[in-house]
Amino acid sequence: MRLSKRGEYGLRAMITLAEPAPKNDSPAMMQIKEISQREQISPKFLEQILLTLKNAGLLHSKMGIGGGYYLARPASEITLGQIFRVLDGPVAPIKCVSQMAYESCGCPDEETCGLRLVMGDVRNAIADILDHTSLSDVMKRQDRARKNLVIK
Amino acid sequence: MRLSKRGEYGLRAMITLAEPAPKNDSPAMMQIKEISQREQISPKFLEQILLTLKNAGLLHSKMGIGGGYYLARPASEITLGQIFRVLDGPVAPIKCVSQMAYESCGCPDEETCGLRLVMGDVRNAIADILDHTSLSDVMKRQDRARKNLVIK
DNA sequence: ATAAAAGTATACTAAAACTATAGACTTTAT
DNA sequence: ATAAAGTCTATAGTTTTAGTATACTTTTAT
Repeated sequence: MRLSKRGEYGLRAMITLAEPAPKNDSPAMMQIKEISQREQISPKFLEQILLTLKNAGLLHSKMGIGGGYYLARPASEITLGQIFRVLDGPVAPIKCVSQMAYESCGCPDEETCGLRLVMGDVRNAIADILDHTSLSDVMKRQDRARKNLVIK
Repeated sequence: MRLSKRGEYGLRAMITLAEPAPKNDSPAMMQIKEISQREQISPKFLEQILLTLKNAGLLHSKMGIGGGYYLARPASEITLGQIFRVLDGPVAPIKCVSQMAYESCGCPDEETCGLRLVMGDVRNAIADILDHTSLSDVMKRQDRARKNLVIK
């Protein structure tokens, strides 16, 4: 059940972009180079990923000197599920339970196929988390985790 | 988050083997050929998969005429999680949240990494389902689904 | 106007993983 | 002895992944 590097890097980049700029509170505009250094990602590979995310409408960009990428919508309106699906495709472990990209898996009777019933649960469990976690939820969890560390 | 063919076929085969033989109620001993025909799987590929499952201790086999494979333990004591891990490896979407095969994912601080926190939830959700669903649970769900169809 | 910064777009490649096939060997019931 | 079954290992073909390379285009500071 592995997340691809493409998916991992894309999620990391989006989370990085959701972190407010140090001075003002608006979401940061950042350059590929900056993100790639911070997250240790090959800049050219990251470029592709950000472009894909841009074409999917999750990022906007500004060209030229002083340009960069920034979130297309507020962090609270972008979910990890949206990002994941753009980069790694459907969430479902098996095609016959996919909402996005259903395809028969060839079992004699889908309605009573035990594997399908269980994998449907798995799909729903994953989608529940990913579709109900926005980038701003991730920010909140990070903050909470940081505070816990301080208290300890 | 795709299940590999190897994993899919292995799970299907185990579910098939958990179905009680038509006459008596003990778990069936079945031959590769029989399973491969019923589930439409290349017999040679299935052979490898069953062998892997056997070496992992989930199946036993009998060689020679009248031989075949059968479950190593009662269906209630074999979970889908066990089968999955043998064939497809760890359940975790990202190495740094794996219980089986932990490895650092290289983020500066794992304790406060937002991606890691969320993916930990995903891992737990998947593992919860797979580790708490035994082959006999699958049988029960199939039966229930069949009854529902009849009622309709 | 122009040069430099930055994004856009495709094509390509090396390596790994996945799916499947082949063939020689071992065991067992009859 | 032999045929039916599983065992084991190698390998071939395909697909996916991760990353590079290259050649644009757009924007903006000067």
